[in-house]
Parts: sequence; structure tokens; C-alpha cells
Amino acid sequence: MSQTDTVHRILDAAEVLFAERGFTETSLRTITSTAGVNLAAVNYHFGSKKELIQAVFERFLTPFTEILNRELTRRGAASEPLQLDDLLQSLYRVALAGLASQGRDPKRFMRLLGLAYTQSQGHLRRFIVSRYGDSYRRFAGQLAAALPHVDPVTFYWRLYFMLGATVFSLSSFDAIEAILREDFGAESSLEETLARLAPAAVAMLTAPMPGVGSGQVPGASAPRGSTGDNR
Amino acid sequence: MSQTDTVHRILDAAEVLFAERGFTETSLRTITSTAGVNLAAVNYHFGSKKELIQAVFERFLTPFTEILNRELTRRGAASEPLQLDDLLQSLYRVALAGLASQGRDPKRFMRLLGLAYTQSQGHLRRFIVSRYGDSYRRFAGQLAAALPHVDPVTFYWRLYFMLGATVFSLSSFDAIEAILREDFGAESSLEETLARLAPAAVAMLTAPMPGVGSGQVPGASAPRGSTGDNR
DNA sequence: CAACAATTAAAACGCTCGTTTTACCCGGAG
DNA sequence: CTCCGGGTAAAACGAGCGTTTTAATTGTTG
Repeated sequence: MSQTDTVHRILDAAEVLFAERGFTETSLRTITSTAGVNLAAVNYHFGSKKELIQAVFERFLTPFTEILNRELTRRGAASEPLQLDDLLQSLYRVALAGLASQGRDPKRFMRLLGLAYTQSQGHLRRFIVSRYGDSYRRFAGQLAAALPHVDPVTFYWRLYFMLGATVFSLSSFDAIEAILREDFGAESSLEETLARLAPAAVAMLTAPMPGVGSGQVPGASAPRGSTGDNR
Repeated sequence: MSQTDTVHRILDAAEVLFAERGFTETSLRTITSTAGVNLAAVNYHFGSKKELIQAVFERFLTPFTEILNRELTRRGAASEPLQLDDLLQSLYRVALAGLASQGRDPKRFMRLLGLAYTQSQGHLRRFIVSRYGDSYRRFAGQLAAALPHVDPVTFYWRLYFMLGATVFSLSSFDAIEAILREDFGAESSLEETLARLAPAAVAMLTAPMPGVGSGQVPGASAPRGSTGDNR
């Protein structure tokens, strides 16, 4: 009861339905009837559908970036020997487990993130960039600092490759998992998949440089105290 | 004029608009007015909006898979020493250049492919799988054969990582390129990006295995007569 | 030229959408 | 008790959607 209840019910229903069908394909009527509240409640509490979409993302992204920032700070202070593989995997795990511990499904989060990229909702992109752009840049900067021998342009392209691999595969996790289970009878947990994804991402970030003869300096791509030699 | 003209004008307009805004966000009225044809022409020539969407993809995917199949056959017959990096990059280049030579913008194609994955158009997914599933499986099989030491489940996850990196980054090519140009003043062509993407994908496919101690056998990931030693 | 089928044009239909309006409920302050 | 304001409920609004129907216009063929 009370205000909070209606707001939460709407957010919960919207989160699930958006992740399943996308934004434009999910009507406010479907959301409110799923949530068991009146149609007008969305406009009353959130103002508009756009603002509801943003609220759904805010509920995911705010704790996510907080956890991420905390972890980055912790690692920065410890100044441990850079182990890119371990760094990435623990980031994945900490951030997603943090979400899960607050009752937010990490797979659904990734699915929504994938939608945010591809469903050209201009307002959503602007909202996310303005609100969480700093966290993103901090993460990217820290990663770049761990790869000093990769030139900036190559690094950023690889960062996008990595984001693509992550968002794409995790946002379709259930579908991919179902296929693999049918074909090989092997079940994959999200944790397992992250354990596969992290070394793959590292390998991509530290791959030998493209272009004519200018391969990177041998040994430079594997940071001292190296993670995996991606031979 | 004549039938073909109207059909082509509709396809051209739909292709551009779908790539820009997505499927549900693009109305038939926008398409037909952009194409300069009557609204009813879509239903007359294509039957429905769904079938128009499929027709747009067919015009891309049929030549694309034909070129891909031809290239796979050629390489299979030549039985050259497996050079994964070279294989992938030439596949990328041949397939996309082949499209370009037929007047179909490769970037737009990638953008549409990205949309097909994320905009849950059930009919479209079914259409693509039933029509082009064989080509996809052939490509995946050939790639898997080149990586005998990677267990099947890991291979397929990495294949999805690779597809994610490819589709995601190429479908947002213009946006990413604009950012990098602003930040570093460096222009990136599609060709250049493919030259960056191929080695990154290979590094991901051949990365050391996850899990406890069971890294792959050293040297095994780099096929004999190897491409670049991705040290 | 006449007749016919294919195509285009214009208008309307029925439906769903996001949003707004209006009325109603109900708990706490004066 | 009265009043009042935050919240809910129900209904309606106007716009846009995909599709269909009905007419007009072509172009081709006998």
C-alpha cells in the first residue's frame, strides 16, 4: 500500500516487460495491468513513459556504477600488480553479484543495457550518458592505463569490441544457454560464462597490433606479473 | 517506372529508415512518403509490413551468404595452411565488399543485423534462421574445425562473443567513428576497423582456456604455418 | 479501338497508443 | 464533523498505426 507500493509494482512490471519485448512494443496498459494498478498511475507517478524508462534504468545503473566505482577505487588504492584477466573478471562478478544481492536480476540488466544501445531511444542515451558517463570514462581510463602499449585509437575500438561481446552475449544469455544445452547437454551458469568472457576479453585487448609490420613490442602486451600469456 | 520501380523505391526507403529508427518506430506512411509512392503500395506488393521487413533482409542476406559460401568453398578447396587471422579478415572483407559492389551499404547491413538481434521481431528471427541457418552453421563448423583444441562449449560461447563484438561495433560504426574522430582526430575507415577486428576476434577465439590449470597446449592455438604469432 | 488485368490513388476502417480529464476515495489536521 | 489533499479509478481524447476497400488510371493484348 501507500505510494511506494504502486511505484515499485510499476517499476517491477516495466522492468520485466521492457526486457522481454523492448520499449515501444510494451504499452503502458500492459505494464499497469501486469502490475495490477490503474493506467493513469504511470503518468501520475512518473510523468511520462519516457521518464518511466529512465527510472527503470536508474534503479539498475545507480547501484551498479556505485559498486563499480567502489571496486575501482579499492583496486586503485591497493595498486596490486595489474592482472587484467583477474581485474576484469572480478569487476564482472562484483558488479553483477552486487546487483543480484539487491534483488535485481543481472541478466535482465544486461538485456536492458543491450536494448538501450540498439533501440534508438534518444532520450535514454542522453540520460545514461549525462548520468553515468563519468563512471564509464573512469572505467575506460583505468583500463587504458593498464594497456599503455596499445595506441589510443586501437584501444577504444577494442573497448567497443569488448563491450559488444559482453552486452550482446550476456543480454542473450538465456537464449544462447538454451541452444548450447540442447546441442551439448552442457548447462552454463552466468558465473561460468563470465569466467569464459573475462579471458576472452583480455585476449582481445592485448592482441598483437594490426597493420603492416608494426606489431607491438614483444612482451609488452603482457603486463609484468602477467595474467595469461595469450600465446 | 513499371512494377520494379515502385518495389525498389519502397525497399530503398525502408532499408534506410529501418536502419535509422528501427522497425516499429518506422511507419509505413513515412516509408511510402519518403519513397514517393502511395501508402497502399506496400500492402499491395509485399502483403504486410512484416513481409516488407523480411524482403529488406533478403535483399542483403542472400547475396551476402552467397559470397560467404563461395569464399568458404574456395578456401576449403585450396586447403591452404589455416591462417585464422587472414581467414577472418578476408571473409569480412570479401563479404562486405561484395555487398558494396552491389550497391548495398555494408554499414547499414550491419546496423540492420544488430536490430534483427535485439528488436524482438519473432517472425524475422524465424525467417532468417530458416533461410540462412545452413550458411551460418557451415561457417561456424569451418571455424570450429580450425580450432580443434577448443572444447565445443567454449568455442560456441566465444563465437557468440565474436559475433557480439562484430555486430555491435560495426552496427554503431558511424557513432563510434565520430567519437574517436572528435577525441583523437583520427579517422577510421571500415576497412581499417575490419583490420583491427579480425586479429582481436582471433585472439579471443584462441585465448588460453579458462578454468583451473587446464590452459591449452602451448603452440597449439597458433596453427602451423601460422599467421601472426600473436604473442 | 475495346477489353482486360495490373497498378496506383484516395479514402476510410478499426484499433491501439500515450496522455488528460473528471470524478471518487480516504486518512489525518483543524 | 469538516475540509482538504494525495492517491486511485474510470472514462474519454486525439493522434497515429496497419490494413482494406473502392475508384481511377495505366499499359498491354486481341
